Amino acid sequence: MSAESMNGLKRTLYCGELQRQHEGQEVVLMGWVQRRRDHGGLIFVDLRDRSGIVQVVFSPDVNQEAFEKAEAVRNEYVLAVVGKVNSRPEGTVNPNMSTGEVEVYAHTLRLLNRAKTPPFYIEDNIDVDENLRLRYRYLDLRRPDMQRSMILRHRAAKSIRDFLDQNGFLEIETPMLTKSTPEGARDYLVPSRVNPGKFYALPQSPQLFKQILMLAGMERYFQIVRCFRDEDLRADRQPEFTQIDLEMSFVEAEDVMGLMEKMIAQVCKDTLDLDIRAAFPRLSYQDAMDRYGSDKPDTRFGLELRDITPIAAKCGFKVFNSTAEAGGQVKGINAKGCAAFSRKDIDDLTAYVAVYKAKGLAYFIINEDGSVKSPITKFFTAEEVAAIKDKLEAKPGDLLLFVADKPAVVAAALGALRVHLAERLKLIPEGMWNFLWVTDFPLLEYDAEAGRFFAMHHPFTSPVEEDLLLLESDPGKVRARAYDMVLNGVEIGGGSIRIHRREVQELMFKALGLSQEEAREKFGFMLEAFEYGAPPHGGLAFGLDRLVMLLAGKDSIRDVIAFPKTASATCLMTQAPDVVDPAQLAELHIRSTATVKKGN
RNA sequence: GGAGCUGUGGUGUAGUGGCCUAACAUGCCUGCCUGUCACGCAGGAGAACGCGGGUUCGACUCCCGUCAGCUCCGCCA
Repeated sequence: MSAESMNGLKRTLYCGELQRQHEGQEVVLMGWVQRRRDHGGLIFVDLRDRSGIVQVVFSPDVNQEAFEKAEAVRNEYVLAVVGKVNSRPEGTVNPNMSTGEVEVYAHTLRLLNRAKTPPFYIEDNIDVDENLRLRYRYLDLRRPDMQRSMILRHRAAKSIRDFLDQNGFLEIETPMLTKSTPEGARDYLVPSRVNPGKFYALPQSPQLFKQILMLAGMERYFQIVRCFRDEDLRADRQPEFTQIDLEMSFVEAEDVMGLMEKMIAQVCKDTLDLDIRAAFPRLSYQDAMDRYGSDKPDTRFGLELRDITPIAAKCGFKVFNSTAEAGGQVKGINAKGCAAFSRKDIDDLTAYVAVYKAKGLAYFIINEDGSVKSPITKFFTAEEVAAIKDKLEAKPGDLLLFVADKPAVVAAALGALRVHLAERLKLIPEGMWNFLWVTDFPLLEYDAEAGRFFAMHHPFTSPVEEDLLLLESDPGKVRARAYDMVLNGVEIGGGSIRIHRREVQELMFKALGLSQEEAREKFGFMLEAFEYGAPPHGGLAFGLDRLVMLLAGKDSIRDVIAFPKTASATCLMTQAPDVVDPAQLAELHIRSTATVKKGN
């Protein structure tokens, strides 16, 4: 049987919509064959479309021709079915299907297309190599779970657009072919054919343009926009990703944060029917680092870091006291009830923190009688042990874990260990949505290797007014008017009040070690623009992929991006990137020197 | 740039030096079956074990390299 045309048939309903109320109706369904069950004299076909699945019955009693055609049907064949909706006979209702009370008695079947046997099942909870899923992404996307994710993503974007529109924001597009901005991520470059030797860069974010739009009097701007960064990938990082980018004029940090809380609450309502408290907790950067060892803390569980540096400084354990003396920190976390961890368990944890440069992991096992078992207790007085136990609120059966190092290493190691333990001990409650703001970031970070300061967010972030004078005398102390939104340990957005005065912007560039000439060359247009009446302004950018990932309960943004790239930034479906015709290169004034490795 | 994990019929796995002329499940093909919904029953086809090299009398199994996917560190203002 060869494929047929729709021949004027119009779909009347979606498969997943069929309910008892449609009983007796003649319907036209179109979709894919989920499964065929051939009982010889009776054939069942589960027909699937985006809305769901419904059972279609082919019987010679209804129509002999349709029945015979149905015998040739296979998985993923594309069908048009015309038939009558019937309630299922007594005892054949399927409570596991949303359409399980009805079925369609088909009198007409049109085979719209055949399909090869797919390389994996089109159903949820498959355990297939990601290689295959990505190579056959169009099949992967047919799975209900992926369709739900795409729908959720659409709803989130729609909710955001509606909210921002209602709040006076204009969606304005900014260029994709733009100028390379130094400092920050690597740019994706696009050669210019008409300007030999010159390159555009794909935007890492529309930062400069949205600020310029504020200068242009647009007042409130937003854009759901693709951004590009040529850096190595992670589960939550893709080379191209989508930002909800926005900017407002004549606002303070509080105005932006307040509005964004409302927007996120609206998105949660519109996508998951979730009511969240629209006044998110605030945490200073310093508190976040002190208590959680992270600037994007997951507050769904405890295991907070405790500082025992003062005790460690005086104790007899050389690793501790020398670290304290050298300006380092000794901090610990209390793994409640983990006293039974084996030597191997602790070795594994030690290896885990070693990745974050921690040189070791000291531990106290709190015995049932309250005494401490540890290879290092001999270096501590009874008072010191008691003080440490007190500081970590140790109870019998607990395991105390300590890292002594530079503050950054202690934070990274214990911050990661904290999350690792919480996952292992299953301390993270389901269904918790811990939104919070991290504020009071330092404006600048000193990079010892480069021997200079770098902007912690970006060079357009405004310093706190009172700290302005410190910019020249003690740059490390300057606070930024910046804020990050964090959800369950994931940074989903960040923003700031921007610099809008030329003198301040020049001071900032100077603090970053940019000469006047360099600043002018790279950001001259920006500095010039500031001179024509720049309003105070600020904004924020959300990572739409990350936000949707969390709303969808996924572990990777690949699962909420229709066509993601692999960890080596390739597309397994299209085989991008690929070599191009030498003629194309010549036209672009590019000579290839790379040796292209051939895959297997 | 670095580390770890994975790689066996279409798919998911088992197989840790000869028992493997590779097993199981599922899918696929054929036949039977008028109430299944992970339909059932019977039969059949289908992999030289990612690729290359080495060790060994002998390698899916050990070693080295390489490719691909994933995770993490660096990187991501």
